Amino acid sequence: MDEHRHGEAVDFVFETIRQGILTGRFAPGQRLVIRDLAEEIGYSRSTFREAFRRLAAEKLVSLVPNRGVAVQRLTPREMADLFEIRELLEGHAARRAAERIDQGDHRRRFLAMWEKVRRDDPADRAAFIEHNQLFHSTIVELAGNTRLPEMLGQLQLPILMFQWRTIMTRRETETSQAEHETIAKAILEGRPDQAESAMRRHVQRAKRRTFDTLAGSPGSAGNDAKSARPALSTRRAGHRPSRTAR
Amino acid sequence: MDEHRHGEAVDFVFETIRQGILTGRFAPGQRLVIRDLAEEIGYSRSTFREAFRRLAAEKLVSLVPNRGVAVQRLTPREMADLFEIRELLEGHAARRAAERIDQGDHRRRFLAMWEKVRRDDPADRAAFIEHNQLFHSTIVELAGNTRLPEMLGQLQLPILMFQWRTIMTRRETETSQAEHETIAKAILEGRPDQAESAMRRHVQRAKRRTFDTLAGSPGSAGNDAKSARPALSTRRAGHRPSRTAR
DNA sequence: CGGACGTAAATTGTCTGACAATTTGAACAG
DNA sequence: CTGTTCAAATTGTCAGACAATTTACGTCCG
Repeated sequence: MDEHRHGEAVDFVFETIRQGILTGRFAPGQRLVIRDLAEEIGYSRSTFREAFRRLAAEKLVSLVPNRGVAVQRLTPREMADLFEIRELLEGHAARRAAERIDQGDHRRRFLAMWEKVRRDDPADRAAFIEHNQLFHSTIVELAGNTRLPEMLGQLQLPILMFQWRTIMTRRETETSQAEHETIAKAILEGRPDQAESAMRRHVQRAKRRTFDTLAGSPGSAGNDAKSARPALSTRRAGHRPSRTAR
Repeated sequence: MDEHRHGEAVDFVFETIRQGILTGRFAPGQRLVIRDLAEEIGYSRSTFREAFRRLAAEKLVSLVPNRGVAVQRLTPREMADLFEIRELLEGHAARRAAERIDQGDHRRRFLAMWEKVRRDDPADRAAFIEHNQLFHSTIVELAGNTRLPEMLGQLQLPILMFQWRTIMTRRETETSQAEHETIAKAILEGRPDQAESAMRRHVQRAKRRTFDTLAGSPGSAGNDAKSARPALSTRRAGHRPSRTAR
């Protein structure tokens, strides 16, 4: 199952760790010990070091010299900054998508996506997450800028890192759905200004919701002064506990 | 002189290669053979591989499995996309800087920068480049978003990769200087809308100038169809020529 | 002469094991 | 308790080995 072509080991490890972070298997702040991971997953330390260099460049982990690697942990301030940029970029994407809706097969593609997404059961969590992803990525693609998808990818992932535990209430998914409808309408009608401002409001609301959830949860809120530092502690005992349970 | 603390080798190599790319020692499309560079600069292949992983993540080089590393080469389309994002981000930065000019020591810092930059001799090339950098980075810092400086850093560098050969005429530096004045004024007067639109026009002009220069130069323009592919050729002869002349 | 083909060389990608530098944990002393 | 000392764990770097893969080049055939 772990058979890969020559030259793809680093990519496989990169993707494995990345998934581990996004799914919550590795928690923010958790230290990642290379030798143990190499042993567990089955690639050499060199391979892991290369993968970690890339993960660090994409801000998914922090890599401090002589202290190793830990899953990146964001302060509320940094989260707010990420949302600010995301609002800007996605707002722009919505504007461009509206401007270009009648080029090529854009309208067809957008409608195909929208048909899948529009009538969702607000109770079906998994479908909502997947469709939400599809909705946003389609708009970003239709904006026609080659770099926008990658940039937003790098912005959204650390945010999801916090949100994977966020439980949206039914009322919130309904609100979100309604906002999607406003955005979709503006794009299909080719109204850039409306599309941009609707998208910006949508992202602002997501930001507020995230911070509200964060403030209400016990583990993550209120820790600005002290707990921002000790990201690289959490040492294991002497011999060899299971650490992260496979 | 190449003495570094334990744990900084990769960073040193990263910075060395990066400088080599930005100063033009390594040309876009040029292949970088790890074994030779390791021998020449004096670190092991493992160290170089890690450095290249990071360089690839920051889009300064391309890293194709089993074909190695080459300095990143941008199509005109990709350049335009970069300028589009830069316009958006820097425009936003100017807006935020204007909004926040009366917070903390912002006005003092901005004026300190502006005093250095305002009365420049349009003929002094080196001073212009340095001051231009200072002008833009100061505004981005005053915007107060922690991620904005890094993101713009990653956007500007590949652009400079093309511009290092761009020679600005005296008339162009004067125009640029005048635009800086408009932006500075809007920021100091705390007018976000004016600051943003002035900055956007400034970036648009830089984009146009870059493309004009590109179209006029023999080496880089007009090559969309064929020369976009053979980025990884340029093989050296059998034994060992100097390759890139130290 | 030109192109398909095959072989040899060069290069890449990965792994292993070694070692020094550095940090960390814990025992110890005051 | 607080600071010091020491041993263990971990990191960072390196050299060398090897298979996989690409690339260069010479050969053969039309």
